Amino acid sequence: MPTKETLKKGEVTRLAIEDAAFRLFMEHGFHATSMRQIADRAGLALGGIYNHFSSKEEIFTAIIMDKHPYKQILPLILNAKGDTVEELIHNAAQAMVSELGKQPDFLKLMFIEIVEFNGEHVNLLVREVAPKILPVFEKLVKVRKNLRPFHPAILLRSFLGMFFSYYITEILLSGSVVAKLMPRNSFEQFVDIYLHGILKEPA
Amino acid sequence: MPTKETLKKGEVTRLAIEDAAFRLFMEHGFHATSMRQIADRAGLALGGIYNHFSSKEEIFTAIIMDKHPYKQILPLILNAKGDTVEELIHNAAQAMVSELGKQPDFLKLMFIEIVEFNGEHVNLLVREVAPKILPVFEKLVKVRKNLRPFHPAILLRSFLGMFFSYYITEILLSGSVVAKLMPRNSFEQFVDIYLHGILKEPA
DNA sequence: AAAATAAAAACGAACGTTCGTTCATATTTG
DNA sequence: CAAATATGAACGAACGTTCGTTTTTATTTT
Repeated sequence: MPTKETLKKGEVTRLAIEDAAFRLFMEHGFHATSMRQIADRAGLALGGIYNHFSSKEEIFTAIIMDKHPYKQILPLILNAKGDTVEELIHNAAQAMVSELGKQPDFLKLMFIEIVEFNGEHVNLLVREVAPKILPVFEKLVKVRKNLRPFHPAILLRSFLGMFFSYYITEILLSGSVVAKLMPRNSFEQFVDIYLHGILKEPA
Repeated sequence: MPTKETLKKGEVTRLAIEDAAFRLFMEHGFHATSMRQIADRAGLALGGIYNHFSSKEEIFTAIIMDKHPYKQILPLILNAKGDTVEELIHNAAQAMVSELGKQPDFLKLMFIEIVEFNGEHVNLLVREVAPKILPVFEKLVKVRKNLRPFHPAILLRSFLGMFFSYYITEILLSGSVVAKLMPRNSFEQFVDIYLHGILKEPA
């Protein structure tokens, strides 16, 4: 009986290891996760890991490459539709959030990179991705009339920042008084503030 | 010859340990930093640390409490003046940014918290600080007429998020194409977007 | 001032544990 | 029946912490 994707046995355990390691890294970070924990959760013996990965760090590298959702997210932003800027930004943010929602931990992966590896891979990643997204905001500035005259780089950066800001405050404020007061649709309101600001009157 | 602040010898080494640990944590994170490294950089023997701290984690906790600039920042926000909401937010943000500028590493401290401690220590901090800042935004909602009807918690969270967003993208995008395009007064524009949004027309 | 004394701090070897990795061996797979 | 994979004991290194001891500091007594 072959697997539904006809994976070899080795591929299956390799993915099991990756998945177990990914979840453990999310919980405790890289250095606080042991190979024994990974082996346990992946359901194989300690030594068995080394039939599939030559070191602990190689597992992390594989995760960075495989689990990072930018390949799914990038086309969503590039293809976002909308007659008005509101619709466009809203749809792009919506698509991005729903994709991030499937893998919300990817941001934490970035933080692990920053904290435990000084962001070596992230810089490379950004340098690869940024030139692809930037034109979207440049076009936005040119085409849309009701957009205030911000530099495209600022628009991109604050767009990305909106997600980081949302996610970080989500973690940091969880369990606090602020979190208890937080309305349900709080991300919607983040997008709203990004679009319209907190003030009633325009500048 | 007494020290300029007449500190006891013990206080001096305690601070030396804290400072050495702080810098090492910034470089490698918490778990990848060893007590021996801390002792070396602080210039004392391994065992000596335990005359001042009862565990490695206690050093981290002390750092969170001592190095966190909220003690300097909180009064700046509480005392921010302004006849309009624009002025008020602008002045508060300005004061906060200039204070954060003096200790930019504190954000990395927050990342270590998120990655290696799941925000345990920060929760305590937030629970202490939030009840003090929240009323500022509650009052803002009540008193100022030109404010859109957001929940105070949302206003606070997106206000804080503005800084995280600014600094994270600063770190992540540094050296990239985006950074080269970035205007000088980019933080000013973050505040601007927070206040007025990216659109010309109001909702 | 000087000497005596108790408290604080510094020291570094040693402890028990856990770490990542290796290895000889057994089992499963194609 | 070879090749791939699984096993868990074993290895040396490194970890956080403890301990008995020595040295330094601060205070009190001469």
